[in-house]
Amino acid sequence: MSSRAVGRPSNTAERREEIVDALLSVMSRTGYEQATIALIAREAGLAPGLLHYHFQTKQEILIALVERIVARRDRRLAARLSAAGGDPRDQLLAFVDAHVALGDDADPRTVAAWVVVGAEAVRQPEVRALYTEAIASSLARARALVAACLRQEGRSTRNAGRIAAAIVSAIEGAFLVHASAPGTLPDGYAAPTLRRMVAGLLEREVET
Amino acid sequence: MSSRAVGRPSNTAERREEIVDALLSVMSRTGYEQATIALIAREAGLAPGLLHYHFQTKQEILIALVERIVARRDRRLAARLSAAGGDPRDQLLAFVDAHVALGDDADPRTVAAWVVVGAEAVRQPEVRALYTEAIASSLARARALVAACLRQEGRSTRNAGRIAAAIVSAIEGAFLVHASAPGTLPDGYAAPTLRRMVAGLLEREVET
Amino acid sequence: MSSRAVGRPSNTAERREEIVDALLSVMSRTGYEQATIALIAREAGLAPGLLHYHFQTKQEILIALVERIVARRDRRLAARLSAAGGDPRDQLLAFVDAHVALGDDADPRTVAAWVVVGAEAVRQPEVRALYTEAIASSLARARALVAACLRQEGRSTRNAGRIAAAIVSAIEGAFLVHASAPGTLPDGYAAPTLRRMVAGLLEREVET
Amino acid sequence: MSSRAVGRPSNTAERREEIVDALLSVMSRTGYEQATIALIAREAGLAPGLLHYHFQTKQEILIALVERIVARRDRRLAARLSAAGGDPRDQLLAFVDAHVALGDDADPRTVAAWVVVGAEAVRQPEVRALYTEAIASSLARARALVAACLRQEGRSTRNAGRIAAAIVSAIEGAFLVHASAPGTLPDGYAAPTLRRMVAGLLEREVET
DNA sequence: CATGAATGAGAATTCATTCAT
DNA sequence: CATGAATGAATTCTCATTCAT
Repeated sequence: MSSRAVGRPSNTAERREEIVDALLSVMSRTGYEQATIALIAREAGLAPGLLHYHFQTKQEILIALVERIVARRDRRLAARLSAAGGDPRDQLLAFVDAHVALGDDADPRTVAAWVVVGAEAVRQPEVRALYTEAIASSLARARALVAACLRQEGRSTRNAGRIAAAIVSAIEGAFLVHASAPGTLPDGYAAPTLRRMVAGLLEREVET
Repeated sequence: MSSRAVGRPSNTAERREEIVDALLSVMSRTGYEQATIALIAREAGLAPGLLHYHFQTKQEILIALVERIVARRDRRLAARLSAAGGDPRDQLLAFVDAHVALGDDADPRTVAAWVVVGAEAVRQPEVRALYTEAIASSLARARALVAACLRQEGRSTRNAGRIAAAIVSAIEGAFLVHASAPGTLPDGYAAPTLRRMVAGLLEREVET
Repeated sequence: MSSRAVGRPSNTAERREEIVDALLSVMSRTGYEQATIALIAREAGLAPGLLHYHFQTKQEILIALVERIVARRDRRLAARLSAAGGDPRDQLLAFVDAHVALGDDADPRTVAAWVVVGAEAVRQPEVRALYTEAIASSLARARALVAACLRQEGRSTRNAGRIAAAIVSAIEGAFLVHASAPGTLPDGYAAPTLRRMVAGLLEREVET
Repeated sequence: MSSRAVGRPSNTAERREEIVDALLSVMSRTGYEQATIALIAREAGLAPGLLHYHFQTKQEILIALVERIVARRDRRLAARLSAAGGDPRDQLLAFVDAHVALGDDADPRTVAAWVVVGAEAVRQPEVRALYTEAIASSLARARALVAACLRQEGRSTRNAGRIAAAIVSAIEGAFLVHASAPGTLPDGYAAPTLRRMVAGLLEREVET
């Protein structure tokens, strides 16, 4: 494909990955603004100028990072869902597990970075668009799974959206608290409790 | 007592409030870093230098803001709890309502600012300390209320901590999603759904 | 003299002294630039605004301080000279003693402040004028005393100026080293050694 | 060895020298505080931001300047001592000459800057450490040379320290007066008079 | 592709001075 | 006289971005 006669084979793809990964690391410690090009470059073991060869702007690196986090989450989710079998309830629990796998490939750096991304979404429209899309996607997926559960039990799906919102809120909230108020959540809290929460939300109507 | 030397009366208290309020406004739009002293001053209608007369550093304004948000939350919570009567279940629902009163005195500015504070907690130890304390306080309070509910029903309080964690996570997560992915959560989602979530979490044990 | 009918008796004189003294203290710790009006005011126990009631500018306080240091030095010198009796050699030694009385009213603060004044003289013409006048006065006085010694011994006064310059240089240099490189000069160095230096300088011609 | 990635060759060493030299020039006119980054940059013909690329802080430039002045003084001293031959008295006179060579490579800028450094030593611990080390080094060297002279004459070296202190004080004091009260010292004062002073200090004991 | 110097537009912060009370 | 808030210019330092090599 490349018209390059001989020359050096392009290493742009890997370089971009390295740079995005360096931003992830630095950002999880310093936030986005304080993640300077110089710091990111040092973290990646590259010269500062090189970052602007591979990315036009610093924001572009952030965008790439957000896309990568989302893509990995989607990939992980797909894997778990396909492994969970056909039962709707199991599928929903797989959804939860895929998100709260804090010790899996979603390392602490990513959790902290994700929280920082959330704050950047407050002010950067481009980031907000991606973030919103990611949340909306999660919500839609959760809603479908919740609806399937309800249908299976012959119940109305009227509340599926709200229940999905509760689930996604709790997941995102757990990330936030984990990163911003470390040590406050009980150990091993996430998976079992969220699972129970899901179960509870699916119980028969409660007078509210 | 020192009747000599009256001089100019101090207005520091009000000025500080004005400045903190200006930070709240600006920060909810621009994040913390982009909330420059110049912008905050303009928002407050003050000269930039004056901000550093009333606060040593910009971070000090942020600290004051966090303290104010927390204090107001505590005050609102106390009011609702005392109005809720003695039934444990009602108390717990009052706890939820006090937090998700997004349209009440917890305006959208505050919600967005709180999310930004969470991200700053990732990197600023002083902010993290306050944020962590606030979350820990909420968790402790929720745990006590959950435990009371469980005891009333003659059940074990073993899971009170985890249930409280789910409740607080969902509340904080709702704030986050509300501010960072606006429009994704169903309208009027918060109160009724979280109430249902609470009810669900308190249901009899589910195999997890 | 005052046309003031009753009112408060003016305390300007004392206030000015207090302010000048506060500058002395602060400056000996922080240098001139870092001796802010706020710091000086705090040191004096006064409100910042009051300093500009008693002095037009900050530099004016510095000028007053320099004048005070010089005046006190002159007063001390006069006292010692008149106490020294009529012998020229004794007079010259009294001159040295009056300057190096580091433990007397020339406290460490004053020594450090004097060094700072010297550096300010490099850039502030007004200060330089005063500083130069003070040094020139010392040199002239020293020269006269040296000349008297030489004449008494029936020797030429041709070198009186150079000898005086050596004496004054050594005195000022001792201040400088004392303040800027504390601990390097031998204890109790000043008086006896400078006395010996004077004696040496007055010895019969040495081939140089 | 890493033959790959040549890139732009570093010119940091020369740039740093230029910047240090610019500080020397500006500081000798304006003092340290008024030697702003902008002024230094203009003097060096560089963009202000570049100074902070090559030095972390303004103080770091000052430190580099002090080190350079001291290093040059040491080099000049070594050269003169080795040229002076083995006679102790000649060595001591070479010591004096090396310091007071005000017209040689120790230009007026350096003399004024050195006085300003002395004042900064009053308040900046890092500067004080370097300044003190420089003075202590001079004192130690002078003491050794004085002691050699005394021993040669079969006399006690008991007063070597004090005599050295007088010599160093007079030298530093001459710099101070030269820069801060220009025109007061007799022309051509330094070398011959200090030489005579040394001679005088080495004379046989005088009752003090 | 890669390096690292260079730029310049802000950023927070400081501070002498003014002035309303 | 005294107080302390207010101003605004100046200062150091930061940092994304550009570009010569």
